[in-house]
Amino acid sequence: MKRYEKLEKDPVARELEILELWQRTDAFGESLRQTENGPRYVFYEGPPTANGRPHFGHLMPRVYKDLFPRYKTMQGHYVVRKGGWDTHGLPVELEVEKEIGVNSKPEIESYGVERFVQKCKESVWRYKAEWERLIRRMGFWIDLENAYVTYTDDYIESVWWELATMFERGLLYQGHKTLPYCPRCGTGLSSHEVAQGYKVVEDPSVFLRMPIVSDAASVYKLDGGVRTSLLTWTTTPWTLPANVALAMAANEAYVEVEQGSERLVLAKALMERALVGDARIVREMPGRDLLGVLYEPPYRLTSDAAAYQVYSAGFVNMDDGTGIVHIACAFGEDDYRLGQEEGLPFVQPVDLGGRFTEEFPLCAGQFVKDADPVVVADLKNRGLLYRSMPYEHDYPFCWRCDTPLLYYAMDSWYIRTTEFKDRMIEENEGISWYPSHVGEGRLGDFLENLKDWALSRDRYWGTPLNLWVCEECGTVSAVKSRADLVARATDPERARTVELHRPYVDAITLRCEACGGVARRVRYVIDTWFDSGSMHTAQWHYPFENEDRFRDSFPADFICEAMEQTRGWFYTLLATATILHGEAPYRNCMATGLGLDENGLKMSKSKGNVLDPWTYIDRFGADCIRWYLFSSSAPWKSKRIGEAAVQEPLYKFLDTVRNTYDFFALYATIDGYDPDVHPAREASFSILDRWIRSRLQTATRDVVTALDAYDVVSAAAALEAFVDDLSNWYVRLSRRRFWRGGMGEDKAAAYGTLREALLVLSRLLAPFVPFLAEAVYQPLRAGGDPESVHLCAYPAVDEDSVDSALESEMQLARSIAALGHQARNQAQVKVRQPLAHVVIASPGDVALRAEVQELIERELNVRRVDVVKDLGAYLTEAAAPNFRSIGPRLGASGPKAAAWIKGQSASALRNALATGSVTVAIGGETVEIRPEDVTYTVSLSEGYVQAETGSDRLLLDTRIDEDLRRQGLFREVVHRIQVARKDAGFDVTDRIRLAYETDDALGAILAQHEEEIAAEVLAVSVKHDMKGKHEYSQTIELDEGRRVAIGLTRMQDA
RNA sequence: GGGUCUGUAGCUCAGCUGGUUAGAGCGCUCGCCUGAUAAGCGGGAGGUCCCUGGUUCGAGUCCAGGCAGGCCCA
Repeated sequence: MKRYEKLEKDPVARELEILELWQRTDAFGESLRQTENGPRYVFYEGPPTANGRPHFGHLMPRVYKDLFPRYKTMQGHYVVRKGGWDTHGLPVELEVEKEIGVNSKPEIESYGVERFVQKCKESVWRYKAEWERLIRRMGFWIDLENAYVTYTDDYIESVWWELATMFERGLLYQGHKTLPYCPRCGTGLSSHEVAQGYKVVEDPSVFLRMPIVSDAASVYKLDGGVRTSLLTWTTTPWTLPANVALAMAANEAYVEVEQGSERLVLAKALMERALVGDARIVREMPGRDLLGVLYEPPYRLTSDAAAYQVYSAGFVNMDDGTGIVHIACAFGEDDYRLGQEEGLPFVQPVDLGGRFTEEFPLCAGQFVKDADPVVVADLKNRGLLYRSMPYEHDYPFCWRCDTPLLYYAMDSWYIRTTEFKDRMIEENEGISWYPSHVGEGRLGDFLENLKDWALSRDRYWGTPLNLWVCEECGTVSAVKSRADLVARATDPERARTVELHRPYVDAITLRCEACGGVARRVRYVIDTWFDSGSMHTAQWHYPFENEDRFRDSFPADFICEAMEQTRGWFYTLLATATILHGEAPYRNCMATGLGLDENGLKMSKSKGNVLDPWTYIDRFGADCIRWYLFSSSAPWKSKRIGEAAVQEPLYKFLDTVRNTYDFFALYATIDGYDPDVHPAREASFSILDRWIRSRLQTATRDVVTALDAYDVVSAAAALEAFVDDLSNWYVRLSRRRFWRGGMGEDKAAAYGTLREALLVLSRLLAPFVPFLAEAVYQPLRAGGDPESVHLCAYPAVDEDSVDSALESEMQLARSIAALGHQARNQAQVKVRQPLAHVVIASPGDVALRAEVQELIERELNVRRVDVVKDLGAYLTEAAAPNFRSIGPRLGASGPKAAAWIKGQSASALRNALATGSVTVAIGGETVEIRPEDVTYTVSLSEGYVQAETGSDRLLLDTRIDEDLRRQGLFREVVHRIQVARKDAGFDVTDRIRLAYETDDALGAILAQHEEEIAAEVLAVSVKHDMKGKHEYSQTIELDEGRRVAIGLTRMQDA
């Protein structure tokens, strides 16, 4: 005989068992093997860095990254899920710096680059085990054994191939990148680091004169023979020696003002704030008129003809200063770009230590910030200083050593991504984004303002930039593979085995193909984002091997990561693929929101509010967290991670599924139910069976439709609705079918239906909550079924089995039941008390078939249900006099008329007055009754109460006659005995001996129903006195002071 | 400063192309039901739908301008 065990109640224990099952049977591996010949569905793993501990936020994209591959696998697709690890980059270096106690490049050099790099390599695996444990425990099926690792020589070789390809196509070039630079540490800082170190400081703010020396090339002409200067402004006086130009806004209004013996030019909008004392406006002109004006700079460090004149620039604003911006290409990003566009000279009188060089003798050797007062004093002496004052603003400092950062134009290699801007925009339009605004807005906007990609980093731990420069002739060439390196190396043997990292690869020199000289590698490594952005190609070590695998898995059908990857991984994948393969590397891209703490703040290390995922996994289980994330709100919405919220799905949804199964298991075991021995016959399906079978189809349709549109919340909502229907309607109303003895046709139909519903449900749930789905599936599966629910086919809708008429009838029945309970509640009549009659008025054309009406009768415990279009028959309309109208007109006759109106039947009177007034004789008087003299009130017929919602109304007949009263009493007693059984701790199936004693009247009623009572409470014998011993006894108090003493004794097992 | 999202009950969120009295879940409270359930059902309390204008017969919904918060980028 088949036994169905109840499921383990503790979700954590249950999930651990399932994990073991999967491991034992290699379920994941099997799911791949069995789909190997199916159509591909390509997924790319965005690689995490394992040098940090995983936190709750990391789970958010991962649940979707698991859901869709599982779903597609069950639909027969072959979904390769190669894991990946991102391993290079500055964050890793910083961790190691902290560990070994250094914090600058010179210190790293003296520590030894080789030792340092080895430390980095170890560091990236620090939390690998943690990550793997988490991924496995959450039921995320991904191939970690064959994960790609960005630091391997194979991966680097593929990246080299990409870079060399770009180089050969002329897409790599050398330029300057302006970045916040720490002169003490000798390194540029990432924006993330800069953000940590802003402080409010006071700097000198100076306004100074740049005398105009020539108007030959401009529309503007000098006038009056007075000294005329352009007024400019800066908060970094030390950059003035590097001045090479001034920039103005072409379309803004500028004025020339006279003040004392001189004239000054500045923006009209800033006049008030910039000038001191009275000034007379001489003339006004747009900025464009001044373009080409030559001026005398404070320090003339170049003789370049392009220098020291006025240019137009879009970044000039009217917020502060004078609207005339001092340009030093070496010390500002905008400045540098303008310099590139206009061909300005690059004046750089400051060394990498932040000290002035001999190029600027006044301050040579001095740290730039210390030079500020020297420069200001010098300008003052020479009469160039118009005004100087302290200025408070935010300025970045090095977060490590507190040195003020300098914006410094550093040598850098770039990828000419701007050349592919239009292609990328076009490709982006072909990608389906979830949500759409990430693609259209966030990334779209970024692409519109695309800049070239600054690729190189002057660091140690990263993919080395594969460019070698000849020491003799300066020829630059790119190495495109290990073989290429060996072929061109001066020491081929060494090149064959050298690790492709600094410092090892730096030692490899090449023979210059142009001149035969010695070529050395540039010192840079590349931006780590290029590593991960290359995974579409490098994960397969393409083009050196796996050509077929690469072709089969490009582009991806689906990727998903956190929102902040938009300009990170989402962009770098798009950029590299568009350049190299001419196509976007993914078709559907989902961005997830942030994990917030209970106060709605972003989780971050610095705030100390990061949540360890294990705190919830170990209490509520993986499925609970998964379902919480799927069902609570759209993927891209930020989620507050609070205990109550995360826990909710456990009892609300998952336990409902478990209990529905447990219900089945309880009775199926009692009855020895076996689907093979007790097949369900379609002809025996009850209305409930047919209904839930139809719901199974519509739920499947809803889930599949939603998932195909990547709409996870709707899919989850459809499943929740189905589980509610199954548990709280199908099972609830079907309970009596399972209680009956034996195994009749109807019972077999009920078992068959419930079993099938649970099996289909387990498959529907499998991608969402893989553990619970498996737990439900395992005990139910038949001999020929797959070993795991995850090896089953995902349900497909069978439209022919949908009975929408029945579904909407049942919908109505459920709302009628709700109304009925409401009416009973209002009338204070318990459901246990049978009532005679309920009337429903529904404007819809839904006619309830007899079987559905029966369900309602049972649910509401009424003898008869009537569905009518019009409730008229149950309403009493009464006519009432309207004294406002009668009083003034009839005076003393009023009361008589009123009495007469009250005496009339409302409908007769309404008919009589339909065409106008009537004249009647009342006690010898003739009185005119007008329509407005009568008001009509509608009231329910005696004994009825009403409940309504929206368009439906329900009337409940609350009159209880003697027969109903007896029925109610009997049911009450049965109920009390059942409660007593439970209190006594008896098992559901225990047979008992029942004894009771009560007054004569009640005794007579009970005697009448004795057989029913015995059947209901599983009594094999009934005694009418309390003599003898009872295992459990109690006195029941009923209404009106009636009492029944009962005694229960269990029968020994036969 | 630019882009973008969000603002609805104590909390978490629904409210489709504008259409009666703004909903659900959790929590609170009163009652019911219970031979599966940590469940279910019903009643109640709880809302200036962030603010201000505008369009419209009608605005939580559309438009404009603010305010607040978040994120990405400067």
